[in-house]
Amino acid sequence: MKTKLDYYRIFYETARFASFSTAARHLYISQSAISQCISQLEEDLDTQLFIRSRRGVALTKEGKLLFQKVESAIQAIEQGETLLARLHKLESGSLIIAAGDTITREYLLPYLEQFHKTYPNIRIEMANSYSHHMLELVKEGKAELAFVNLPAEDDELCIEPCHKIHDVFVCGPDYNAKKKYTWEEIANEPLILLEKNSSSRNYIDKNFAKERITLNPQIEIAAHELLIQFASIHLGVSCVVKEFSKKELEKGLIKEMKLSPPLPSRSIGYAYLRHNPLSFPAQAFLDLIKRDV
Amino acid sequence: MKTKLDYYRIFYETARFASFSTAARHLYISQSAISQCISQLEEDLDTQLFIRSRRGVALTKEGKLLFQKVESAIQAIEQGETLLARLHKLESGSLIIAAGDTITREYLLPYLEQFHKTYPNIRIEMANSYSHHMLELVKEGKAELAFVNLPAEDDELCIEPCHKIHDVFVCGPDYNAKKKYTWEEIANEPLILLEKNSSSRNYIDKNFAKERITLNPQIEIAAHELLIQFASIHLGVSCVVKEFSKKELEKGLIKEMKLSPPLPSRSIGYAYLRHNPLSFPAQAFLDLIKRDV
DNA sequence: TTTTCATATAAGCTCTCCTTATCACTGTTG
DNA sequence: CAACAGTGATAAGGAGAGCTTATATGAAAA
Repeated sequence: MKTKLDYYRIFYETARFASFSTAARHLYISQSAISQCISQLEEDLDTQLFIRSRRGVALTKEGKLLFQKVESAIQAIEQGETLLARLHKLESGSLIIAAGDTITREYLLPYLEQFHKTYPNIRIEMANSYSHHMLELVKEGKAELAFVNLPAEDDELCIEPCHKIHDVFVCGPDYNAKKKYTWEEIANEPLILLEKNSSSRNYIDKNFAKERITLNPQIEIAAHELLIQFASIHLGVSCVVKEFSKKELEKGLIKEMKLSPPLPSRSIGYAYLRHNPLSFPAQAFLDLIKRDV
Repeated sequence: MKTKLDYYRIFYETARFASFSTAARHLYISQSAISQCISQLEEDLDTQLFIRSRRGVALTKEGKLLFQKVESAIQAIEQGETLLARLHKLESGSLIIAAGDTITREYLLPYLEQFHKTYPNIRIEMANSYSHHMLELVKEGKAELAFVNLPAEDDELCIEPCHKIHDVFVCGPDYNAKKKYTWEEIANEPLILLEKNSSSRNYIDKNFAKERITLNPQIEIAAHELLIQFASIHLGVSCVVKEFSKKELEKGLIKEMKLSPPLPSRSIGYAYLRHNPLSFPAQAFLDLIKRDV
């Protein structure tokens, strides 16, 4: 390609208006500019493009052929610009979020709902996987945002906390619970805990390990919601996230056991690639999240 | 569209090379120019297009979407330019020629053959119609060149003679022909002439009319070749174009009758729209014709 | 004729876009 | 480990492409 692309836009408009003067008015430049530009283009392409007459200009045979191509080129560019504008206004686009079941259901759901209501044309996809895999998904570009239990660390990622949560021990309503438990005491209760590969379980284990206590749960399960249900039917004492068990606590299906000192609070956080700018949808979603932080 | 199209070519190349520096080298401009251009483009579109890193750049999500569009735009332009180049080299294109049967067969045929041999990729189409209609076809844009019997006149057309022809009276080989005929004498022979709507017939009639002679042919037919055949079997005296009857005259199927003074010569000519530039194929075809003029 | 509406051309200026030079950073290499 | 080679960003300044205005030219309409 030898010729300036900008000439083609002028060529395009001129052909459409079949007149140098009209095109000039429309493009807010002088007729002279058009005339010079077309002459230049004709010279560059070594081809006469327009037939000049008194009532304007008409494309030559060669001009018509060129016009077809230029037209589709210009339209492609216009499509591109329109697309970006729409993305910008969040009228289209997509967003892939990686998050575990529990976080999705207990924390993200209302945000997802609101986001969809606000930007109905953004396609949201959830990438559900194992807690530790989430960050990988982001690093591989398979998800743009991940919501995970903190702490988590990664050089390539920006990880920010967005929601503080508290792990508490709960039991069924009829459970004969003392007023206050020490860590040793609670460790001796019949425990129902999450499986070892979960980050919540790791967190609890680590904290107890600092006190040189090893937890030996009677039951290990995978889902947070089962912890609550098992506790409520007196299968034992569960360690659950207080914020995720609000409803059941209020209804009295389970009751919180006082632990002294309580487990330190931890956070849910979001992660994204440090060096990649966030897409508009991702930005918008995080804005929603941040309003509540 | 607000943005300079030229930026998009730089964007395109930069995206392809995934590097400002490499693209710069390839485009024979400075790396700085690319950097500025992309910054400008990003500002104009209000969208980050590239993720800068130490080992080059990568398109953002939005950049990728834009790239798809830009790519097809640039390819369209390239197609257009290639197309023109091919037309220019006469590697493609088409040409519609209007000409009557006789002129096509007796005059154009060798040129058509040679043209096709020289430019095998140009599609030639013949528009065959009534002698007077030819010029209309050109004016309507349905044919680009017309070959007609002169004289012919039209403000919109450029009409040039390209082949001189001579009308002669011929008779069968056994016909008892005197040495020399006056116009009155020939008019009294049993004439076989073309039909009245043909320009050849008009030409003969007009010339005789100048001498106040009206021709009353015994037979009127439409095709030039039949004139020869009818004369050769002694149905009468035909008026034919000498140049188109060369073979039969040489073979002695017919013989020329001396007319004194002879009918003035006339020409075949070509016609094209005065204000339209000729397409490359038409130009090339005429060049072939003109070599022999 | 004269007027009017096209495009073409001339001359000059403006401002875009490119250049050079330099910085800042990182990963590589002697 | 320091110097280098490669990345992109930034500053400043200059060249010239591409615009402007003004005028010429030509054909059709009045």
